[in-house]
Amino acid sequence: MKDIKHFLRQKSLRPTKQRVIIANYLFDGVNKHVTAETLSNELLKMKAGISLATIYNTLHDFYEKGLLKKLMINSERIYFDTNTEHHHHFYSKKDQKLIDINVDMKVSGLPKPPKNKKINKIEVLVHLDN
Amino acid sequence: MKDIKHFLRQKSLRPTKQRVIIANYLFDGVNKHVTAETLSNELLKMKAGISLATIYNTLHDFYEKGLLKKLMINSERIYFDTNTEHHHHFYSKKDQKLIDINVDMKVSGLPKPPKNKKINKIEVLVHLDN
DNA sequence: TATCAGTTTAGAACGATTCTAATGTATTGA
DNA sequence: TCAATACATTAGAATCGTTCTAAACTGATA
Ligand SMILES: [Mn+2]
Ligand SMILES: [Mn+2]
Ligand SMILES: [Zn+2]
Ligand SMILES: [Zn+2]
Repeated sequence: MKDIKHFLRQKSLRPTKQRVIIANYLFDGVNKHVTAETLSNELLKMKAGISLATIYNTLHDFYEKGLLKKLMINSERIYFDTNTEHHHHFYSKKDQKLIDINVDMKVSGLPKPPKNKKINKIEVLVHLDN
Repeated sequence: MKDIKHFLRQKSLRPTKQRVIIANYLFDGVNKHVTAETLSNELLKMKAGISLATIYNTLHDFYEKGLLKKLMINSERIYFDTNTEHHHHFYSKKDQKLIDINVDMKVSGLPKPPKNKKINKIEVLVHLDN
């Protein structure tokens, strides 16, 4: 609580009531993949009625400060990942769930990128069946 | 023209004027990545004023028949790929462009999938910088 | 404590996609 | 050949996740 406020201030984010609640939930030590909707549902469960606008604002503010990573997995919603290290994912479309792959994976046989283009990062998405 | 009609009939798709125009454009031998919007623009260039509703219907009909693959690259739009073989992509966010990677790539160091889950397919997306 | 920049919020706006229901057309079989 | 009909096209409305707006509120600072 006290240290979450400090943590937010360090990132030049005012520790408002809403941001403290959201940061406490997101950065509790367990990596999470949330959407605005799943986060809103979690907050409602813990009786924190925070408006959707604030949830979107806060996710983007945290993203801007490097506290979250954005994942573009499908065209239906944006996922935010509390694991900001470079890593890969298992994805179950059926469960709409992502699972981190933190081990080192190597992609071999990659062709040269097109002229004047540089590789930024390689993302591996492992689709699960069931 | 004649053989596109035949091609559509083989897939149980009535060769209507609009479907023939769209199929001729998409399956001209050059693999393409289109969105409803980019396809609409191309059709306008060739003076074919086909309604957006028909473009969406046709893309989905072709997808249902296995003539197109759907790519979920970002949360802004759905891409359809005329290359229906399993393959990977370079992606330039700046250009909003996809480039096929058709060579065999291998991903090593992949961990076991979670209990009761089976790997369906592995997708590698190589993000380009500029 | 007063000030004020930054924040929250409800609700409107937006944009990609899907739906609706009226109109049009490819197919077919008499 | 040509109606009958099943399927396709279309404009515009609806939907839904997300962003914007502008008014009310609040944390930081002096
Ligand atoms: Mn989730
Ligand atoms: Mn394209
Ligand atoms: Zn992750
Ligand atoms: Zn492709």
